[in-house]
Amino acid sequence: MGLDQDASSNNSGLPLILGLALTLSQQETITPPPSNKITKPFNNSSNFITCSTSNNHNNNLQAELPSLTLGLSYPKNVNNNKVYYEDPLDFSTQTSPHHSVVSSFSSGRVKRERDVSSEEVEAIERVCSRVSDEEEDAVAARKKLRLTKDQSAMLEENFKQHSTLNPKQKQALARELNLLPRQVEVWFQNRRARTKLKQTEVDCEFLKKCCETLTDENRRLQKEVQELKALKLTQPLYMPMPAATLTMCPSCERLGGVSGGGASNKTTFSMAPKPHFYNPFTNSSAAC
DNA sequence: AGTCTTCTGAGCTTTACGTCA
DNA sequence: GGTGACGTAAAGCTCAGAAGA
Repeated sequence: MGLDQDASSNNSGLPLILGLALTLSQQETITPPPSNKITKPFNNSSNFITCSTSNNHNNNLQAELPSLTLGLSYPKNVNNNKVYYEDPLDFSTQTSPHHSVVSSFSSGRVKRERDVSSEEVEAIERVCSRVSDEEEDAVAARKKLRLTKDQSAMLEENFKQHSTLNPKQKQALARELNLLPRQVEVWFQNRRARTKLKQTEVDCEFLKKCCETLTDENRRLQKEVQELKALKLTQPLYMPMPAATLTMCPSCERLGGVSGGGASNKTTFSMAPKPHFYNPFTNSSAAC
């Protein structure tokens, strides 16, 4: 079996021209994808996140504290017992100044929030601690969207056909799934990213195996070289041999055929007619 | 019931590319 | 034709809620 065939038969679909001859160690060559580390924001108080600045949609808490207000979110789209909002990035659609509350729940704001000094945080918490029961309704409406099985299946089906969507397809799919185009878009973005991540992990495992196999093979070949050297010392290399000497692979010690009677009587030891490239996935000898 | 891990929806930033003045 | 500004899409990174172990 050829090298390329082996490569194409692996799950990663990578050709075997993967630089397998590199001598770097696994630790050096293969770095696993970054772990999905979870770092909690400095303040995960639900009261805190119900706060919003009155005039800053980015929830930039560097805004003057006195301008802080409490706000309710205004769901604009409800289906499947879940509450959706208009594209939070599209502030032109927001008629209520309090609508920014929705996006203030998002993690993306945390990065900026972390920059806020501790004094500001305390001040914010003091304000937010006065959140009334009304806000609890808003909190309840903050449930994370979970796509239904049907929606997921449909998205998967579409993703199989094409991993990217043009605006028309996005609109159509969103309409069909009763989702926002933005949600469809995000799903595809995440799907692409995670597919790639998974593929990277598969490739990583594949390369690890290659490395192990090559290390073993290298060890074996070096041993073979030692044996051949020892053989050379005990037997002169060009010693005349009988014409009917059997050819034997020094590695696997299999008989390669009878010379003399056939076509190959030029040498006493037959070698592979073509240059040999080692394939770590065929367990054959380097000389076979 | 509390903890940990995994999955996943979503936001933000960066990068690449096309268009236009 | 070269160039800078601008818009857009995708990739990449990250966070955090939900669910299951």
